[in-house]
Amino acid sequence: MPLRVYDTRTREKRELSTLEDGKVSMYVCGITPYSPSHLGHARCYLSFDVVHRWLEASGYDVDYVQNFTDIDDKILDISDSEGVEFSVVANRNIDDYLGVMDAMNVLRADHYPRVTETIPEIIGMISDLEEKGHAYVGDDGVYFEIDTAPEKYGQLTGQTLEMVRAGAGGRVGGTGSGKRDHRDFALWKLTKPGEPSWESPWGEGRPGWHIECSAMSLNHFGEQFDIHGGGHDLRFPHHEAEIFQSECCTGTEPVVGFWMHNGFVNIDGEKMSKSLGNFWTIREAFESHAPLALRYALLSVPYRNPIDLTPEFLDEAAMHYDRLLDAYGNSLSSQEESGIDLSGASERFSNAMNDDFNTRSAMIEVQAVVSSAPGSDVAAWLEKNAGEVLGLLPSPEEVAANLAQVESARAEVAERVESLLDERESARQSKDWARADEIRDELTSIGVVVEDGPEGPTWHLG
RNA sequence: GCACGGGUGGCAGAGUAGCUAUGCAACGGACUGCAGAUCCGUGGACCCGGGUGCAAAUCCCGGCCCGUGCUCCA
Repeated sequence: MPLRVYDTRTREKRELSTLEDGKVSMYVCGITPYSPSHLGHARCYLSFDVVHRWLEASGYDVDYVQNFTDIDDKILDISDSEGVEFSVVANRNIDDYLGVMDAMNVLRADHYPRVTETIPEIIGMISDLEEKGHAYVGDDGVYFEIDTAPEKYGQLTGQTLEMVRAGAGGRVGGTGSGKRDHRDFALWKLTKPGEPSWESPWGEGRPGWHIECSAMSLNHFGEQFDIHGGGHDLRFPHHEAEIFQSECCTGTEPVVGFWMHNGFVNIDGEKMSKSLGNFWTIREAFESHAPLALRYALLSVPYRNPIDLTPEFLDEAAMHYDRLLDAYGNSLSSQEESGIDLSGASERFSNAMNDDFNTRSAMIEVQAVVSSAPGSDVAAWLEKNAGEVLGLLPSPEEVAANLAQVESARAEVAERVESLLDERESARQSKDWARADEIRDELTSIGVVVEDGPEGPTWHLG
């Protein structure tokens, strides 16, 4: 089954075709580092991490670019209030982002361009747009003029010029004072004294929000590239603005082969937002959930669907994750093959991933293998599919270290447990159930779970 | 208001025309002094109304409801 990818622009799943055989150029809109990363970021970059991993597992050479919008109004607000340079705020939050992504096994992109390091390219692109008559200078900045390319409107959202002209339900306001039309958008903002700014042909200023991605992708990939990803909310205006900028600048279309957008994160059925008080940063989530258990939860819904993170949903994911780790650990320490035919599971796993990266269906296959008998072949299967493709496994070294840690904790209490168990067995022999249960309660209180079986009792640390 | 996406068992969540989804929970059985774990098994769903088809959860039309977007947003 060939790999099919859903494209927001054409609203269909299509077989992936790339500009160059065997290679994929992929650009994903990165964060604006004005605050620590939240669960919405986790969902987005986890989704595209799986895209990245599956493309590579399928034999593609992937060139993955993700930007940092390291200059922006909110960053300036925060740096002002703290009395520090804007770069201090940006760097702090970029470090936080990379740290939490590493913890969740997100592979690094190949390049992380920053707006502040792309200024010459941005200015060059705006100059080209101005020369070609697509941009004009207003009194507070340079704007893209929508009416110079009306046919490009609504490619990702289906909205028409007239609809937005009508005024977005009366909620259009606060547009730049220099705009000719409220649908036009800023390419370059002239800055106020005291703000960070760069020299340009139009005066001291800084880039508008949309132009950076066009400049970076043009700079890195050229006039066209294969996949452009980002959150569902970025379709409009951000990604439609990119289409205007890139295609009007180069005259080549389409700039992007496949537009991919991930669905949003809800908390207990409500949109996650600071105002609702249900806003979780990733680090806050780590306090109650292991990073890879959180990864398990976030990948257990296909990337385009909204995901509702309820406590029950997260707990269920954590349980499955623990089972996966147990099964992997048992299989790793197994010297023999299970003898199970894993080819059906492999095929279904691949088919699921090839169907627009359906991680949900793929993980069902993982769950089936997890509940089968352990063996070295199972370990290899899990390592490849749950590990390399889905990124759900710690390294074999970490797993071995964890097993060793559990083993030593077990050894510490083993002598006492064994003697208590002996005592309990003799109580059970004489049908002194009260005494037997008393001993079991005592063991429970020191964290030992006793399980009676046909071969006598076994125990493990709860 | 307009656009896009969605409405599937107690819960989560796949599935785009015919064949058990799956997991958790529940229930029954085996095993057990009890509990737990394990194994076997069972029931239960396709928002509403029309249409097309031999056949519709799936395609078409209409309606209702929910989510998101509509110039800060992953």
